[in-house]
Amino acid sequence: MPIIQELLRDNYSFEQAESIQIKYHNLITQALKNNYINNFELIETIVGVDISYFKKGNYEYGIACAVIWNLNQKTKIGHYFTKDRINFPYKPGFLGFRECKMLAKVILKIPDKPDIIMCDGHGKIHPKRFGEAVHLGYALNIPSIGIAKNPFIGYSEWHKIEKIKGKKSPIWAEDPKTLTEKQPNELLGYAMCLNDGSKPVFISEGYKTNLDIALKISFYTSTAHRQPEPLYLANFFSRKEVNNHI
DNA sequence: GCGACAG
DNA sequence: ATCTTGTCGC
Repeated sequence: MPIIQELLRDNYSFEQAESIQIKYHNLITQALKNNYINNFELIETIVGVDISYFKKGNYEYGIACAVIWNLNQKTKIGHYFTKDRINFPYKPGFLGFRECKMLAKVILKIPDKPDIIMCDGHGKIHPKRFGEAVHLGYALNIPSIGIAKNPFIGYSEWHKIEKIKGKKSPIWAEDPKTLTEKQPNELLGYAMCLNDGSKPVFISEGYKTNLDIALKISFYTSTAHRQPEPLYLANFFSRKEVNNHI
């Protein structure tokens, strides 16, 4: 499947952006799930992506970093940067339209296509089930997962999680307290602690992945920080690159 | 209607 | 996200 340019433009109105989220979410719902990643053992390389921002004159710019990570060796293989002007304003629910254009650009610099994208933002935990991780994975046709540092929608007892690596709590679309046993609910993701002593992060599936895979990858790429190492490093390098640039 | 709201 | 002073803990 080719790259979907419609998902990589950043000059939509909020109304147009929302209808695109609905359109592609509907397509995901209709899609066959037999080409999803469902075997953790087959994942070799992960790319963690993040953007740091700065202002110059009246304009806002971002520097994106993509960190390539080998899952088995637990090592960084390399990293890439790209710089661009930011056009789309920040608005909760529309982060993908602000960041995916540049994130796609930096990912396409990687010589060997990574098996999975790790995003600093939500995936399915989104009003239209189309958070940045879903958005980016769909645009590039690469499986993806979302790992955010703050909650967005949904109900969970994340504040009760012990700060012990692996401890987790589900995030539901509806408040379980207001539902009876047999009423349906939707599991959006999990809040999980990835390092002893750290606050939890908010993990959800992106594109062509399931929640189980998202949790396993998050767990096994975490070593010394609150976030998985590929995201921690992408944030560290992009921040450093901004500081060097000014 | 009002406030909250990923990065 | 970014800016930014003081403060707490390892």
